Amino acid sequence: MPHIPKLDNEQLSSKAHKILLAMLREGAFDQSGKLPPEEILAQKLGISRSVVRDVLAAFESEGFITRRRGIGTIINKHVLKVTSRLDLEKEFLEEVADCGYTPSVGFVTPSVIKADEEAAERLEIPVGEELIVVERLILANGQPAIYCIDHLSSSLIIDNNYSLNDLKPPIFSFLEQYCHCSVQMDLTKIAPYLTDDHLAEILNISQGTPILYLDELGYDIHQKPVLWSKEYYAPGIFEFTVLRRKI
Amino acid sequence: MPHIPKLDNEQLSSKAHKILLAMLREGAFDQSGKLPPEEILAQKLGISRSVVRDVLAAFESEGFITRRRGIGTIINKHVLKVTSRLDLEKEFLEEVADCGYTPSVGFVTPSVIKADEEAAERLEIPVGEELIVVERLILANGQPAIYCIDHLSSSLIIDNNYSLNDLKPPIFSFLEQYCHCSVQMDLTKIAPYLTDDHLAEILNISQGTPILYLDELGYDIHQKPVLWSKEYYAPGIFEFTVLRRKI
DNA sequence: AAGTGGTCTAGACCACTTC
DNA sequence: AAGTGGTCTAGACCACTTG
Repeated sequence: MPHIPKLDNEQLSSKAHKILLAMLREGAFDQSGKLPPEEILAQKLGISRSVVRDVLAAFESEGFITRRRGIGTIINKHVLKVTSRLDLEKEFLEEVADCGYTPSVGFVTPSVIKADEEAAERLEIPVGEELIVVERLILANGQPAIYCIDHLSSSLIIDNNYSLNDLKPPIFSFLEQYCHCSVQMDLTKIAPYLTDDHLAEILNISQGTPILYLDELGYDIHQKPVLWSKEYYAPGIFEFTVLRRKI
Repeated sequence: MPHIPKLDNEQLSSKAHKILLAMLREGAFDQSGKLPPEEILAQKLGISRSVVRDVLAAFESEGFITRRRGIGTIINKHVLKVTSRLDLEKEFLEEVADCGYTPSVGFVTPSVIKADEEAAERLEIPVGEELIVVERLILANGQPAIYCIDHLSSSLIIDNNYSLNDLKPPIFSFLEQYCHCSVQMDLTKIAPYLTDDHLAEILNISQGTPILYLDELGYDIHQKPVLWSKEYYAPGIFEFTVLRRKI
């Protein structure tokens, strides 16, 4: 069994989480394919079994391990290996980088419009309300990868002291800084899409190519939809993997 | 606050889970949008706070609630509302039914072939090994909805006492009964697909229609890939929603 | 029979949010 | 200050898997 370091006193569970996750990723337990028993982990880490179980519960909910009574804590090596999971939120630039490309931004075009019926319905605001719309092109190794259109209601803005430049970083920063709200969860609808003229030009692909379209609605802690994004992904750059589990 | 029943002695946490989930689904807490405090839930249900917390942790990992220190346990009503989530495994017939259609089976065509390079690589078996392949068409309200091609290695079969008829029910049943293994988790790759001649005929749609293609690899508890499925979804029948969270 | 994770209790104290 | 969920302990017993 590999060496497991003892922890000092500072957020025991968080430290245990980091240490064990790092060890999982490094393949420290590859030989057995299992984590040591909870009792042993508790001893080695110098914490109680409950804390160990909390940490393992977190890993399990992320799909990294499976626990079975009488068997042990099995490491889901195939899940650990996946770099890009659709069921986990990631910022575009991070996503591009994690997939092995150099990320950059092609263009960012903010504008202000009135909400049409669709936008009003999705964002639960009145038709005609002022919307901030940001069109954005993300590049991977200099090639167009993601074309994204963010929509957020102007009424969310608490601090009006912003410029259009503040819309250039990831939209989540803007939401936090000027709207004092954050997207804690989002529901994304996936659909296939036949590339049209406009998109073909933006993504530099042939018209008629089938691509993935994601319709993403982000909610804050109060269950209010605060960000609606339409995203078009150029083909051949990402793999879209989802971990599916029985509940 | 709504009435919360007290439990007798029989799998306390499991009963608490069922009761609270039913109440969540019925909208018993819609007025506040929150669950009562953990301490109160523990009292009302007649169980300790730890058990309550275990149940809430399960709900949280399914995305149904969000817990915030100092605020409370927020109910994610938009998540509870979603009938079909791609990040949760469901059998085809159940999926069709949950989306409001009457499910039926168009055809089931089992066959035995030798593994080609792709199948061998995905299922981690030698090229040329015997494979059971089942082609299946699922109907929704009598219309073609899902065309699925299951692949599993013959070497998994422990009990050879089966007939082709045993391949007609969901393939998971066959795996459990004759291979003594079950898919505990799967990784699914999503891609857009341009309907070709063959698929157009099967799904009764126009050639050139963009549809969703899912490449699903199911693993057993030993991390062995046991089931590889290719699935083609007719357009306009399902919505593919994924809950995305930060971890 | 031995070893594993699962359930459960009773309590203490901490960190964050709201008033 | 009061109320919320988060962390943590120390222990008991149960249910399942394996030899």
